[in-house]
Amino acid sequence: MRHKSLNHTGCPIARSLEHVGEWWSILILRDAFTGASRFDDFQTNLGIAPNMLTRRLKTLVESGLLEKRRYSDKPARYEYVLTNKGREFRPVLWALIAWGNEHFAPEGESIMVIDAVTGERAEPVLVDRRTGRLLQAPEFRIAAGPAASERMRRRHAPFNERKPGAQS
Amino acid sequence: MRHKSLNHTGCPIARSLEHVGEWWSILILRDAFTGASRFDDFQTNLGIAPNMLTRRLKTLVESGLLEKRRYSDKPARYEYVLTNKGREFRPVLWALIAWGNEHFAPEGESIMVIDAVTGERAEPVLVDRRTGRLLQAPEFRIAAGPAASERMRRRHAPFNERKPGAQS
DNA sequence: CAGTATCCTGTCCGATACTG
DNA sequence: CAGTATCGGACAGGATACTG
Repeated sequence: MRHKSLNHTGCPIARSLEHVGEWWSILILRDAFTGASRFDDFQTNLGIAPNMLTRRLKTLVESGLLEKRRYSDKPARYEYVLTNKGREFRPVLWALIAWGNEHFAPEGESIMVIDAVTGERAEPVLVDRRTGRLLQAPEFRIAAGPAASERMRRRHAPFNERKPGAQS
Repeated sequence: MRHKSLNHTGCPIARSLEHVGEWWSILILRDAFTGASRFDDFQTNLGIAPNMLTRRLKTLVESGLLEKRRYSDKPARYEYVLTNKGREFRPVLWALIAWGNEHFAPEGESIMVIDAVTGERAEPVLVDRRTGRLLQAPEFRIAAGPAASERMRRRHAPFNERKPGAQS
């Protein structure tokens, strides 16, 4: 959160939010995926105030999601490009698009994921990479992993039955 | 964002963030998925201040992600349960977990998605529901949909070649 | 073009105290 | 148990002016 940053150290969701939790961060990443890389790209695309853009770009660079790269020497100019870590945020973004389109688009879809060759609309769903099975409850659930805290372990039984009504 | 709520009306990501953009919102949803439903559940699990919890629950109910349901009459008691819209947020959450585990878990995974029956670890990936193909660039990309604004349409060609370097 | 420097407002959030 | 009420701090974000 803002100041305290409670020991959410246990949860990968909380930890992810430490890096992309601000509104602009995700929107900046979204733009980076569409090819934006320069300060001005982001600014005119997003309509963000320049000081905020500076701040958000800085935290994204510090988090290792963007890389600040010099692309000109005279004068010194920098661009911000997605790192590997940043690029792998794409599934989250696309899942968010799918969800938003499904539930918050009364007038139809404004942007969507399509096959780059055929142009056919894709319907993003989460599956297990190995088996290809649809990742949904109750077939799958959250469980405490090796590095779980005691508290986490208490909430997500490592592997045994859950209390009824609980759906991970 | 905070006050202005710029006309991000075009983008489903921005629109989604209007509803789950605050830190606590996502964390509350995460807890709701694990079975938390009462005020006290959320409060003790999250360590959130009661007034904030009230506010966040209220906005989540207003957004239609949680439903406030009376479960006792004398005295009046309410619980907060996921709606269908809220439940379908799960893929986003799980994608976020996968990403967080991959990139922000130096000491190993604290929580993870597993097969509820066998206990086997799942590896969440995004695919196209119909074809089962892995949803990644450059095979897939973002495109302007039917309800796209002119601005969106300019940025995401509805369906033709993109400028080189752009990866949706 | 790519930012930096100020100033300001809104509000997220925490802490605490109180109520039926 | 399930909140409401109030206070105060930190900071996200906006607006604007300025610089190499």
